[in-house]
Amino acid sequence: MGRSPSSITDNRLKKGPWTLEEDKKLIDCIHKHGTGSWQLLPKKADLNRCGKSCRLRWTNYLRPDIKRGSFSPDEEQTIIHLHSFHGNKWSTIASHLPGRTDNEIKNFWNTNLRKKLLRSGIDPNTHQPITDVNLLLNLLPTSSFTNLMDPWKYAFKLQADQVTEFAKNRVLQNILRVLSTSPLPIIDTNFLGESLNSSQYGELINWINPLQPLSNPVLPHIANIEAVPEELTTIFNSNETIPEILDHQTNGFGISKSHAEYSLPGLVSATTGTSTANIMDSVNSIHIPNQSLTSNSFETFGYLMDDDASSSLWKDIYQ
DNA sequence: AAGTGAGGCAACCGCGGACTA
DNA sequence: GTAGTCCGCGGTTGCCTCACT
Repeated sequence: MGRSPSSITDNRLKKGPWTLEEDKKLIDCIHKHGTGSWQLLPKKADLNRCGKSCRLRWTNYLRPDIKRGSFSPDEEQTIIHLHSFHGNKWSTIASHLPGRTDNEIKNFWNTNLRKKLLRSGIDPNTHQPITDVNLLLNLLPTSSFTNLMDPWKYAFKLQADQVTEFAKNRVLQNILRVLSTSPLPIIDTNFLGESLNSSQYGELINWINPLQPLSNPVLPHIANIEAVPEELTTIFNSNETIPEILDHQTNGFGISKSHAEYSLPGLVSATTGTSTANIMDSVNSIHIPNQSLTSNSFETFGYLMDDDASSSLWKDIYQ
């Protein structure tokens, strides 16, 4: 029947961080009397706290069986796996991780794992590859959009470290094209700002449409990832050339801005005749550090999208 | 060295279920 | 059947630390 009225109105009770003295009182009391009724515990322990506060302090911090320190890779994987089944049922997930509290797991998810999954192109809610183009665009570094605003300037000022970012963006665009197997995704271009006139916008579209060939093996590499939709895997198991595949799959890439509608043609072939089989051979030449036989899609894709770790790889990919 | 913003984490809030009188 | 109380849970807040400018 809802929350206890006393805990709402009683302003005399202390809130906020616990002192060492309070911790000691709480621990001593629980050692003597056990947890029993949390409502009565503050009186027994001579604490000016509500029972709820005592319970939280004990279960989330003072309990002797709590495991401290950072989460191990195994624990990370377990959390991700369990989250895919149970969603935000933190207490259920915590029950599978001895010594970890629901609060700790929840915080770890929100501050680390969630972002890690997003960076890897995985939707943390569904645990499937992100198909929302707007969301993917939002994941790109802000500087990318700054560069997009002035593609010509950008083209002439490419610095070594920018090449990495450029490569990521280009490949990501290509991924989006391949993934867009159905009705054209509409890109929310509000992020471009109001200053972009139609001429500049046309330039932007031309820039997004690759002038350079897709002559590297990143797409098949991604196709090895188990989380990629079945259609994509099927495509890369075929003997079609990449341009053919993209022409089939993209059939234009709808982008809307104001009242204007733009669409992109399929990727231009510059590696005519390059079959996916050839490309797959090239894939094997890419060395991803620390990739074991047990590496999963998350780790693989995570490596590709990780800013630091994959810098050289992305440069290689684009070159 | 000081200011500032982002990230991490402990603690709080408020809801709903279970239990009881 | 109803109302009061307690407990557990998920969401949110606010403080602290640290990196960056």
